[in-house]
Amino acid sequence: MKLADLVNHAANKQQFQQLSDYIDFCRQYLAFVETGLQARIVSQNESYYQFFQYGVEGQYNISRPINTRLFYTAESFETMISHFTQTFTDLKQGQRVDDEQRDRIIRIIYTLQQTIGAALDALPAGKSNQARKVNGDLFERLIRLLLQEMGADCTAGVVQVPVKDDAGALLFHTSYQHDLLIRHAGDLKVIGSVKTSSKDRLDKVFVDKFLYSRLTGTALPHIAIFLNDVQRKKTKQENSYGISTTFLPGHFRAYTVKLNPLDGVYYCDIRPNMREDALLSTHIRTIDHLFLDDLWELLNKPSGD
DNA sequence: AAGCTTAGAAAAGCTGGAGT
DNA sequence: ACTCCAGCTTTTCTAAGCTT
Repeated sequence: MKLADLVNHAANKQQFQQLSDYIDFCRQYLAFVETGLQARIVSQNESYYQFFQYGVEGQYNISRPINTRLFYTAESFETMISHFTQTFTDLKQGQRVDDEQRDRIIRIIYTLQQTIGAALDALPAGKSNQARKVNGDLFERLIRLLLQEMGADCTAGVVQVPVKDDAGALLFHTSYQHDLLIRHAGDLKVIGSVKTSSKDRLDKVFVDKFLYSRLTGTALPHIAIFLNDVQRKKTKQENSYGISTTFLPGHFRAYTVKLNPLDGVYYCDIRPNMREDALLSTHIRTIDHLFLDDLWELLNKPSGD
């Protein structure tokens, strides 16, 4: 497929309805990358990140940073994707999975999403915000599809939260739109936020949880799912690029300690400080933990306390 | 102590969708 | 049709840290 076709495909959300749509597109894009790039630019500060540079048909645009430790090549994607679907089947049957399978879950999700993001980076300059919007929406959808694949009842939508006075009388409802609502046996069990990067929007997840419990008098698990936390940054020299992060560790610690800890924060491309820092590492983990360890626990928590 | 580099935080910037 | 909220990357500003 030519670059223009890939870009048009990625920009059209209708094209991504089921998991197989994501897989098909990923396959096409990876095939293109094999031979179709103008250059691969190595990040100056963390060299396992690369930026893809498109040729003239992509206005010589430079993509978002791609973590080469996570991003599959066309060849490895083919073998891994079949293992991946098998892993999901195993999971549903309650079988244990090993570290290799965990690693694969992280890398497949990363590759599926970053092929879309990188393709959208070939859009002409004036449409970069369209790329951001579409990329974010498609990531939300991908995560929901994967959770549904696991058998979870999840949707995006609006939650009506009752606001009561001190005596407990209903004053009014206020509505919140959430990326991810997971139900179990008809009851809402988890509210989730799904974003490609945390930026300053992580604060809102803490506040959402705080307000929810304040308004309803009940605790409902709130989780956050992120693809990565890196962005391109310009360096002093022309045509030289590095990466920088958007995660605010100070805010995270403060909200965790003084407001309320979240019930799960998951990354595909986790940052070193999230593994090393004592406080961060107890709250932030890679995304395989959501599917393999935490999902059923969250769903089976008794609600209302 | 001045000068440079890096990390951290805030602001900018525009699109798309839901609701009224 | 218009407003508001949500989407998210790049740019810009500020603080901290390191070197000579």
